[in-house]
Amino acid sequence: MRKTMPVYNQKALEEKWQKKWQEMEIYHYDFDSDKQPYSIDVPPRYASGPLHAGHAVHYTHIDFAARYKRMKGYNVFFPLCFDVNGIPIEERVERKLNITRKDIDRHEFIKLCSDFAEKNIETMTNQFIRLGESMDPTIYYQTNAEYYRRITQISFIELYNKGHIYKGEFPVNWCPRCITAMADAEVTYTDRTTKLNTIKFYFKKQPSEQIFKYHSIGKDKKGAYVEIATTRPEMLPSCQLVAVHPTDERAPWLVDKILVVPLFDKEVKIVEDDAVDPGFGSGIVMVCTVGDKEDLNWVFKYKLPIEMSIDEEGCMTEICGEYKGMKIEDARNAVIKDLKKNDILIKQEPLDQNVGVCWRCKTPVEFINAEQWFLKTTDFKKMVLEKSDEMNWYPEFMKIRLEDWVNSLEWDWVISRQRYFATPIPLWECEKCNEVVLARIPEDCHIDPTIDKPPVDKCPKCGGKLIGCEDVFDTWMDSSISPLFNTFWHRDDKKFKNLYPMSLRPQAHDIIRTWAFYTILRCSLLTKEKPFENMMMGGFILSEDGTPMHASLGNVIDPLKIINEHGSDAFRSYAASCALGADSPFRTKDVIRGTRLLRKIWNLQKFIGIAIGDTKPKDIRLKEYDDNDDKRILSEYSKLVEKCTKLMDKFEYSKAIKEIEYFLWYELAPHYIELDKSAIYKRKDIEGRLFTLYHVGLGILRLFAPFFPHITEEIYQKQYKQFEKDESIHISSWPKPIFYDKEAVKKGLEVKNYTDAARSKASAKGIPLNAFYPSGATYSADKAKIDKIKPSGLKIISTLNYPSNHEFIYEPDIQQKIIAITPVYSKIGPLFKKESKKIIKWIKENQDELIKKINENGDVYWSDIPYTGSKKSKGLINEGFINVIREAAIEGKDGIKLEHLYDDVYRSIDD
RNA sequence: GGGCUUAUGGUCUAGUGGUUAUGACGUCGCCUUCACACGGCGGAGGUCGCCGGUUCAAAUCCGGCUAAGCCCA
Repeated sequence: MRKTMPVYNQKALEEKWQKKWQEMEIYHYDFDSDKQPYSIDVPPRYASGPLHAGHAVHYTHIDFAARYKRMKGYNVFFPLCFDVNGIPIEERVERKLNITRKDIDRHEFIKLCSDFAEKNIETMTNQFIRLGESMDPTIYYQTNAEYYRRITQISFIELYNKGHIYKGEFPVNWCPRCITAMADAEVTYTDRTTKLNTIKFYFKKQPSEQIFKYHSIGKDKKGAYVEIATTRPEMLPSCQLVAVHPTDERAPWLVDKILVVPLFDKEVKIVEDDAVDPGFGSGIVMVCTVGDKEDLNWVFKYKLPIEMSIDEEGCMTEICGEYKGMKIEDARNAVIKDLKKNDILIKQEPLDQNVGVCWRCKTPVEFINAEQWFLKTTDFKKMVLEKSDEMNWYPEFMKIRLEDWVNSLEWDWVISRQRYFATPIPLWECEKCNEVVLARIPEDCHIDPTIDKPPVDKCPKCGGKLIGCEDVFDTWMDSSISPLFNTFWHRDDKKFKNLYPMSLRPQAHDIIRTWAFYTILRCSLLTKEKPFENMMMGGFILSEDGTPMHASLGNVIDPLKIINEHGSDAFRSYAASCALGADSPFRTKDVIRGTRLLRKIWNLQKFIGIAIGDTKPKDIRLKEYDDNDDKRILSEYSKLVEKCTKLMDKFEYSKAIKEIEYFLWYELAPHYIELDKSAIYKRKDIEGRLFTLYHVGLGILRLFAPFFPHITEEIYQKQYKQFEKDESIHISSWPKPIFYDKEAVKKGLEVKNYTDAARSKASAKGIPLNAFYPSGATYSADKAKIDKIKPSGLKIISTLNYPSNHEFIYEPDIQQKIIAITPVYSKIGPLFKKESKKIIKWIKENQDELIKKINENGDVYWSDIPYTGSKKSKGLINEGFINVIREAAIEGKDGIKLEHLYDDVYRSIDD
């Protein structure tokens, strides 16, 4: 027998393998291989900060998929990649240095952002390694690199040439802090409490006296007025209209009357509109250009002039008179002060409202009328829905979220941003006639029109001067072509055909409306084909207290801290327990449970290693082999492999690992190994056993490999590799079922039930399990049971520590007393429907009579039971309508000393 | 306000129509067993969120309500 494996040290073996795998280069995508590719469109991790435990779980799930597919024989394309454009990084840099981007030179600022991102990339690359992720650094990309940005630019130019891009003047969502336009998808909503101000709007002409009987209409020494409630009094200068609901009792008196906007002396008309909420405020609203989305709808409906009271930097404009130049908040306070001073403010009440804010800096979003570049989206709703239908969604219900989003779209996508750290928009415009000159494909891309010269000297139309576009792209313009970048679109046709559409898009469900939607839209427009075969939607990882993990909430968990303490494989065990698409709270105790599972794997494999020794067990002919316990465990193992493979194919990792774990901990370890132990130690008749141990041992190690790459590699290398050809377990093949014998499973189950029952009985009596148990024989009146366990007799004797002459005896004379008759609901129910209740009740209440009849005749019939009509039967026991519960009776058998009465040890056999 | 998801012992969780509801963590009791005491055996602990419906039969299907999460308005 050879030496055992060294002392278990998870931390040391993880470090060792993380280093070795990089040297071994086993995770590389092989461009020359004939194997079928499995390409994963990995979410390029955003480089604004290190990974938290939530990200770590997502990437670990993707790694499960990659490792599983690798073992299934695919050429796995699993790039290491980062997303490095956009506002969030700019915002972090601005905050860190306490500057705004306008304070320093444009290109100097870009450099600062780039340096900041590079540091995070370094940190995260190390985090990925420590997590045991098998990403391939040879197909690395980052979205701010020229090689990537040129694909972004090419894709834009192609869409432009197809006529899908236009420049338009349109009120857009605008963040006054970031000083940029943003798409609807970038606006998030937050609850806050603000003040609802009720203000007097005086009538221009004195109205009829009758009007004063209505609420919210009054008069004072300055004249008659209506009360209007608003949260944004600073918007008064852009007030265009006042509206009242058509069914409002005041409407007939108010419509078409003219009001004077307080402080600004502007005249506005009253209209009726059913979008007014009669229950809000006074039921009379002012419409401004543009305070919120509802205002915007009115702008279009009534063709209102777009007079903006707020400028791009969040300051009041010309039309605001003395408030001009003030910040929004300051202007609001000043206006309120002046309203109070003039006795125009009636009251102020607190109001809970839900405001749209910039998703990154949380500044309330304004609407700004500006020239922007748009990509048509509303024209392609149907196409996106069709493409989404062509893909498999896991879980399926996530598709509904995309569909709801697409169906609710009303605006095209604003793709231009007034920022610096992003991909430049590759075009020039004529100063005079606005003619657009695009960069040429491919020779100009990548270009920066703020630095580089246009392909022609002057405007081809009017000869005017060409000005480089200073706007840049929305970050999603970069990330939504990741499938095109990954598959060598516009660079290598052969590779593109081989890799596109990609096999898998894994992502989190919160960015379905952005990343998933934009990617499907753009890739489909450019290639006419869907970008992926499969969508795998991850859920959220919540903090231990159940709140979602967000840097801004300060509840993030550092995965490296967990790994340093418990190990990467243990962390991955937690990740595996998270069901796909479900929001799961992070629990340290689940990680600790993982460490226990790993130790169990280690110890069990150590035992197998000792048993096997230095020679590979010989193959046996299973069909002729007669050891039932070996055949059973091989059958159970084969069943496990089949089940797991199906679950892994559906990305159901939490279910798969549960199955493997159960098999290891509750079938293999306590039962099969315990039965075999003494034979192994005695090295007697062990060929079949070693064969079984070897195949099942290596097999479950492979099943565990995608989940626990480190410990499985260590064990593989230490005790299996000498007999196997594969250099690493991670490039060995996923197990296949090897044997199945239904009879063996049945018999084996009987043995398991017998030993389990005997062991728990001994334990209940306080007898240690290794103590001698002086039982002379096991008796049963059930021949079938004895026949099933007798072949395993020797193993049972040794594992339960019986005397070596313990016998298993069929004893028909043991008196078996029927103690109960139980109805089988699933049989009686469908047959008798409404009568079932009465019949079942009768069976329960007339046990003695039924038992008596069964003792006399061996069975009972429907004719013995009331309410059953004229149903015929061949016996209710015979046909399974009732079950008979028996108990062995000792009384009648004085002559035999019954040390182990089987039917007492284990009673309910479920065949 | 709308869409999607979820609600199961103290905590987390399995369970797509069949009556004794799964497992883990915790807790209590027993057992040092030659791979593993970071192990094993056992106990206690649940009106399966609430109300109604369908059905012979509902944790499970349907409707309503409540609460939470995500996304949107």
